[in-house]
Amino acid sequence: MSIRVRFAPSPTGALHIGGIRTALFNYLLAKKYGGTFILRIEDTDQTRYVEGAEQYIIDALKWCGIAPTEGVGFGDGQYAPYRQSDRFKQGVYQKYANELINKGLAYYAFDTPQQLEAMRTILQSEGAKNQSYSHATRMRADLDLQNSLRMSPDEVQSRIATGEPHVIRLSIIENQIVTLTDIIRGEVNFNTNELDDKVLLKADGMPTYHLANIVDDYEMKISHVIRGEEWLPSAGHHVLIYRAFGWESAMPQFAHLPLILKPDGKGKLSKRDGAKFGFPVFPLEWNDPDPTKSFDGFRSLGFDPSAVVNFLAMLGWNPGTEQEIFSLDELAALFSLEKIHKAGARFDYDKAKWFNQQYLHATSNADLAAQLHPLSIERGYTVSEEKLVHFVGMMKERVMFFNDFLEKGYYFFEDVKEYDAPNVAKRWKPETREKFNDMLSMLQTLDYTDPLSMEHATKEWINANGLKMGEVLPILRIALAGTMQGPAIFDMAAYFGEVETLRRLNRAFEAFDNFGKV
RNA sequence: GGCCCGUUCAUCUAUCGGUUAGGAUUCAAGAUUUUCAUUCUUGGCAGACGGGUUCGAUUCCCGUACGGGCUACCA
Repeated sequence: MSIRVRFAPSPTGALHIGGIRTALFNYLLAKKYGGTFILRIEDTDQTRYVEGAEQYIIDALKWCGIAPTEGVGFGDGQYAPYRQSDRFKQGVYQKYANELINKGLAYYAFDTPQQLEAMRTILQSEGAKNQSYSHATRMRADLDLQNSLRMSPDEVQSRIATGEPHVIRLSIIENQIVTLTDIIRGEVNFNTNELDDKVLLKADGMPTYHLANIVDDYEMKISHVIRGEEWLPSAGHHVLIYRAFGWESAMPQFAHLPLILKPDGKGKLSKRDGAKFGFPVFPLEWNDPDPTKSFDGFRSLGFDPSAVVNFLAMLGWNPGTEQEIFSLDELAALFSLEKIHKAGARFDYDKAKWFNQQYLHATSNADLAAQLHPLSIERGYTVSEEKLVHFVGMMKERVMFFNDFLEKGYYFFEDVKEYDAPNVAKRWKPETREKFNDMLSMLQTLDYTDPLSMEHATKEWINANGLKMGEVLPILRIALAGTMQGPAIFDMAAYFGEVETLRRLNRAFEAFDNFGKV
């Protein structure tokens, strides 16, 4: 049997990383077995449609390197269209809903929202276990539900003919056990008495998730449904819908993924948690006309997409070895649904950062320099790629994100903006000032292609002049970089060369002299 | 409330009845770097609880507790 999977998000806003992980697991299964991975857009709720969300989903999957083999934005395959609103226009869902009506497995319901509310109020006052539209309630005369089961065929026809708003509900049979075998969780049982008569077709004619999802999975010959655990409670309904259509033998296998939880474990990760906890929960940035609705993504923060994917893959799955760093190909080769964890996994931003650092360190200096070059030009720096390789070599171990290179290392390309005054003040004394002038002339005698010999010579000079390392070296560092942090002093000097190094020292010493005079 | 799912260090996890319960992240200490970071070494930290089954349970079963999800004409 060929593997056919789908990722079926709803374009209601930016896709967060939980969605990305679901897509990733689908991708990995398809990739492992040479199967098909479809992107299907489930835009059946017109009230929640968000402009740009579909494109965001497409861009996010591309950025992560887990592009589907076909689907919206990725080319039409055998079973296109892959957007449910387009399929709706073809009459796909109406046809199947009517089929169930004709089989007597679904019925029309004309109840208004107010009438449904009244029903719930009554049931609540009775102390009923649940207040749902179901086998137990749909026929009750005292509830006066407006469904076709309680009407003559003529009345039903006339109500429909006059355009009275109505839905189609699945008629669920009484007191049966429905069993679903989930790849991750094993057997899950539901008693149909607990299941409500789900709406299949809404009053606006659009299908609900339950109908559209199953119809499409069937028509697209999906072999495995890999989705979030939030769908497990309605999986019983889904089995019943397959059964109603007579498709049970073609029913896909299910794998309900554990949820990604908030860092504090209280609830599933949500879109607002990024702002709340101070870390990204989206792959890509989102620029909203309303700036308060805009946010950063892993991409805009400088994460390597491979690191993000690696991190997400390890949230709820691992191959059982002690290896943690995997390429996408390795993940695909090792992946199996059976090894997915049952329990939800908390989002751990520290671990995400660690993964990113691992990827950054593993990227060659030449590659990093090549990526940095256009950005440095953008900033107005005139620096060759060759020079950037040298720069990257010094800074690589000191940055967490790609974006940090030019942020933390800006002083390699322009003058120091601000000197670390407190640390200068501790060491910049009238009695040493003269010595520093001597040092300047000593520094003109050094070989700037050889940092090690420069260091030796300078240290020798320090000793010969009766100074301490701690009095001199930090001054040099701050003069070159402005800060106490950064690469080795003589590596920086070698990068700058003699002329620029001395220029910086002179400029800095002058500034240091003026520190107290403000 | 009802239904469904879950529960190994603070966090992500390994263990498919017999282990000094392993690794990673975070944290702490030390070494290196007279900066910072990297790297290395060391340390601390776990089977929710109560019953069974068994020669033997983290592992299997039941219960309790706790956590999560669902409970819409949203997905």
